[in-house]
Amino acid sequence: MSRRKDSYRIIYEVVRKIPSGKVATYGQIARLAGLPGQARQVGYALHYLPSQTKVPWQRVINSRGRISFPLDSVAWSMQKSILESEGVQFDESDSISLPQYQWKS
DNA sequence: CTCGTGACGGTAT
DNA sequence: TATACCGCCACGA
Repeated sequence: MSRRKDSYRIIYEVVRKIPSGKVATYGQIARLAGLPGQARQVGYALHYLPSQTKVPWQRVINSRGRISFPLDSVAWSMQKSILESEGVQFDESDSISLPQYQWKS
């Protein structure tokens, strides 16, 4: 239980640093949170967020530059619309282009 | 304690 | 590009 308190809290802090109009991948967040190779835990941490959170969970996407929800889900369309309202642009494949990542080599 | 699950990622085929 | 595997690990049954 305290395990969740420690690592999840750091994950939330890192996610909150992603500026509006930009996105980051689960893997990038994991590394910045000191949990390299544990991208799944980032997704798990976000899954546990309450609905009225200040953490910008919508700015976290997968390594393929796409939203990690089924294409036909409500969650998917909701995340996409929020990102678009923040200025994030999607291409015809519903993926986000490189320049919009805050951290990318 | 064991097992299945999952908002992931990298590599192989 | 698409699938299949495997590594990763907190959680809950």
